Amino acid sequence: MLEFAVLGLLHETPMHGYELRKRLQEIRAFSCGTIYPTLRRMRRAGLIEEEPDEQGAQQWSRRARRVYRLTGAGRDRFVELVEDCGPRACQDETFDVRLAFFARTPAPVRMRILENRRRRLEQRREGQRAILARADEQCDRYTAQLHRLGLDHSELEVRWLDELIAHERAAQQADSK
Amino acid sequence: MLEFAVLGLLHETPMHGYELRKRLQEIRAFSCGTIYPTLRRMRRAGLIEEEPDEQGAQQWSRRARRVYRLTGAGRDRFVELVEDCGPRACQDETFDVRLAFFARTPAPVRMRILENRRRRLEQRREGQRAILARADEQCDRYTAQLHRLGLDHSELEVRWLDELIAHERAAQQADSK
DNA sequence: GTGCCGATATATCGGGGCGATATAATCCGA
DNA sequence: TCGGATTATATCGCCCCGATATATCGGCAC
Repeated sequence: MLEFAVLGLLHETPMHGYELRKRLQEIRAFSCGTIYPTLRRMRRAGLIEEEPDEQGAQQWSRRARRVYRLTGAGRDRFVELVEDCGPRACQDETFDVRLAFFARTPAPVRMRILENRRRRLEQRREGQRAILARADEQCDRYTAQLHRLGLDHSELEVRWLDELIAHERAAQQADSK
Repeated sequence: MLEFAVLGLLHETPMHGYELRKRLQEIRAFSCGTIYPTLRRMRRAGLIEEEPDEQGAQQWSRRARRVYRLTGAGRDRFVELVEDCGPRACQDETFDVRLAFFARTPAPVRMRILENRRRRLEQRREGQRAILARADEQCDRYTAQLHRLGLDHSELEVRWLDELIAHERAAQQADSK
């Protein structure tokens, strides 16, 4: 999913590794031990190209920086990934990155991702309710409290999703008129 | 931290890999691609020993199972780890495993872990508040909502921690009388 | 002026953990 | 009696993290 995030950021404008890292941290705190290898992998896969910093000819070329830009294949790959609304798109680790690029995701895909996410969370919530019901008898206080926290987290996110979905539906209806 | 969880479970009673897996899933969903290699590593490190299932001589020895039990070194290691209340003990990935064995954690260590966890969460919360303040102007709706969800999660957990800490303090005072 | 700190910038390494998959044996119901 | 679920162990490639190494530059203090 780091690949998706890089694709999305470079889709806006080319930039070098360090700037990429800073922008990525607004989305999720990827470590640099992840970013640079991924950048290389993507370069080898032909999704991005790199070139020495052109405007670095000016006084502030601190060090040899490389500017990364999307290739045509990279652009295609982003479009392909942004339209995926399968099970992967609503996993915990993926969902937040997907949401960060929702503005460039087609509305029907947005809707399906939100609904799939909701379904998944609902299942988890039911599982946690079942566990909690048993936990109050079987487990020690701490474990029971831990389960309660998990359930509260799930319920919070379901409510949050419902708000988003409602807003999304309203926007769809406004569009279709 | 899987190591810690395994140590904690085997501290109660010896058991074989599959039972270990089931018990672990009540704590956190470790994958089997993690568990068996860890078990081997721990065996090589002398923390656990394995032997063919003794009572498997009965009719239901489905397959060659190995029963794992703690060695003396393993017992020592658990005691050592259970008393750690440094920064590692209050990280996201670690904290829930630590809490699962709180009943066998000394009360002063419990208290420090809870307080360190609270401090860490408070910092995150402040960071998220700052981001959210900027996000409402700069980001699109979706990103801003994502940040709000993150903040809500943090605030939920801080409140939850405060409850636990208050309960812990009350228990301590009751003990010291 | 110089000497150090912090930010900029790129890169590697070891290791933990995940998900998929392989492989078997045994149990149970159709 | 056949097949699917459960019990049971193991391996593979991959993603990602955190620590660490290595430079360069700007700016501040002394």
